[in-house]
Amino acid sequence: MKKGELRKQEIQEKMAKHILTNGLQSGSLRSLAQAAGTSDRMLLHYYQDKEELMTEVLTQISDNLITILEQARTVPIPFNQLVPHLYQLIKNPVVKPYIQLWLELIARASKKEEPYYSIAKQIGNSFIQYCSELIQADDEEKEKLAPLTFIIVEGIAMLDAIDFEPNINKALEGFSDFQK
Amino acid sequence: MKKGELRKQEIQEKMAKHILTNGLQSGSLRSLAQAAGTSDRMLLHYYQDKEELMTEVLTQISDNLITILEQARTVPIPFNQLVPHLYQLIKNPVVKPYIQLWLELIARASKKEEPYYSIAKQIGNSFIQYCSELIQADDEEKEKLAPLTFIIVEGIAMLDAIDFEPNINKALEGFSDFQK
DNA sequence: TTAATTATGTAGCAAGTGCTACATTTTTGT
DNA sequence: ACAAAAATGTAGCACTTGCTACATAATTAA
Repeated sequence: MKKGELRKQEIQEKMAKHILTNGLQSGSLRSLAQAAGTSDRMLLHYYQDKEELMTEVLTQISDNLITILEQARTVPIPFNQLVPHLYQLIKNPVVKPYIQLWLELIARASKKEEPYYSIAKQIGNSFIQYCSELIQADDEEKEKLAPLTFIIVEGIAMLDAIDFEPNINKALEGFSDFQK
Repeated sequence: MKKGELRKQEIQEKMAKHILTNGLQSGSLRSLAQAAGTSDRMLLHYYQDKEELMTEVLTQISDNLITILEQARTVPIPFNQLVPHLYQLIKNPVVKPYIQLWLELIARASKKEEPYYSIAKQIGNSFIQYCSELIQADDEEKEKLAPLTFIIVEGIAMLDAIDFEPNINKALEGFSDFQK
């Protein structure tokens, strides 16, 4: 039970990296196996089926993202500064692959496809929680501003996906105009 | 050239309906053919390949959406009223399938996958244009508020995909607080 | 009417999918 | 050292994918 668990962890990390780089679409057992230096046969030895595999891999990816976000944490800042700050964050090359994967996850989750739907909900909650911790405001306000932050950042991520940066910048101008 | 063109149009409409209901994932030639009451063989008779087919079908779907939006048009209203109005619109059962498809489109577009990337850009521009026409403001402000509206509505659509309505409503409260 | 064009059917290929059966080697606990 | 358990290899199945070859029937243009 020693060597096996370790090997599984190794393999899982490589699969997570591969999914993060190449997306859910290239997540067939065979290509995952190749990326992890093993065979599809072995993957189904470590995991009961593909759904279990994806659940564990995506959970790990999600945990990795949380770690990254924790490291990039600042002291709580006002809402109007938080949005541009998070925009910078999701443009960061380290974070960007996660956002791209998030878009894929949402697309599948919107059809209630498992395990994607459950995982997406979990990640969504984590991110709202994260926003909440970063906002400088009282609790009642946080409860409104955290989801609002999440919404705006997600919307920005979508525009970014189709290379609409000029529009994003215009929108951010409009956003800060509004704070007056 | 008479009967053929007509039949193609018929088939294309049925395919559009099918894609709208079942998403891009269920867009194999065989399932599209079945939905259209023909064979994959015939689809490749009318279209050079799958990419051409998808381009035409998605363009048609996009045109249909524009028509629906035009019919739901109001007189220009202020920005802070427009967002809730558009939220109601995307919850409309007629519109919702389009939004769901849009999420799928964005996921593929974010990888620059064709023809999805090009079509997504085109639809994105249409929607920003549509927002712009609905905002009651001067031109300079419109240029900022239209993309901002688009961002917020898209963000809301994503939360909606994972059934986060309570969070959406909280966010909208926060949003209207801000207008003061 | 005849010749050319267009429409449609039937079969199949090569590649990819998740997964399984059956075997053998390797590791582990005793 | 030995038996139980875990790891790994090799083949394959049944299915889906986009697409093609080869044929025949229907329509259109002359």
